Amino acid sequence: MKNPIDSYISYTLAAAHRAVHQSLTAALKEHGVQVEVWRVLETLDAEPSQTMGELARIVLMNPPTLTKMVDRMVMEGLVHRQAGKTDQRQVNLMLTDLGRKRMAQVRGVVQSQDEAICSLLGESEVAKLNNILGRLM
Amino acid sequence: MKNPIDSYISYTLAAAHRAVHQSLTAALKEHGVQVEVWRVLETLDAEPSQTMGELARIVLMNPPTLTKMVDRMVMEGLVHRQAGKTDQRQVNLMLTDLGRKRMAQVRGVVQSQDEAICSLLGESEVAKLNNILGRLM
DNA sequence: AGAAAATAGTTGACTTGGAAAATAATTTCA
DNA sequence: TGAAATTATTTTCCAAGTCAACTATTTTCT
Repeated sequence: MKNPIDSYISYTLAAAHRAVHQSLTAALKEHGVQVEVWRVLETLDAEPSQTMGELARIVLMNPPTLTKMVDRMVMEGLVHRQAGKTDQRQVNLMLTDLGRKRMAQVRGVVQSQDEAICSLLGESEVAKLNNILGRLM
Repeated sequence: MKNPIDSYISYTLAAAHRAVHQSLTAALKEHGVQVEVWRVLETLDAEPSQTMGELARIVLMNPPTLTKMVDRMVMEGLVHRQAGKTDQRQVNLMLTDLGRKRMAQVRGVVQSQDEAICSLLGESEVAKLNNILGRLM
């Protein structure tokens, strides 16, 4: 810490994000799952039949990128598409049994990284961090 | 805020990072400069003759990605490479006059986004945020 | 010394990401 | 109603990223 750029919040944020993202990526790689894939699995498990647009917003991806990732997930048999019931333009995604199974296998990995961070920072710092980050959006 | 995944720190961090990164990208786009390009310019201005490896670490990029971005920057006339003096394997990067000029043009853009964030959060929150983020690496 | 290992950076083959255009369905409103 | 505007998603085409292999140079070690 002594370059000019690390006094900028955007940089500190990018650096912390990179560190956390890389460590999560590495942990999930052993199970052959990408971080964003996990987000989709987890989101769909909690609320099935999410549309592509809403999902893209939640999992922090641009729509075209999500479309392509979902193509891959369909090929792997993790999810399947279904035309929207009331609005035919929409596409609803649902987990397959394999998708649910994969999610269950991998959830623990994400949780333990999260717990590691929590115990590193401490309960109150985590709350503070969440509060501050929330205000940046 | 009510999906299962936004209780994870990795997710909140990614979301905040995305928001800040996108807004900075948009602001810099008007000047035809990528966020990472700006980081290189700023870093080299403060300490010239940085090596590729060290620069990659600082600007948060993988070495092959940096090599290609620097190729582009050389084509645009922003920087030039020079073989390392003591260690011939190393490559030292230096700003050209145009590179310095370009940096001066865009620095204000980055600073004003940073100031906007600072005034949004307040002095003490910014300090707290930097402190917490620093502990994640 | 000099062969083997390590290090810095780049290259190449391949995959992924992004902006803008295209497609298809739904709304709006004259 | 039905033409024009809007919305949801995908496609296309090109730019950028990644992993692994490669080159060149320097270190290590016996």
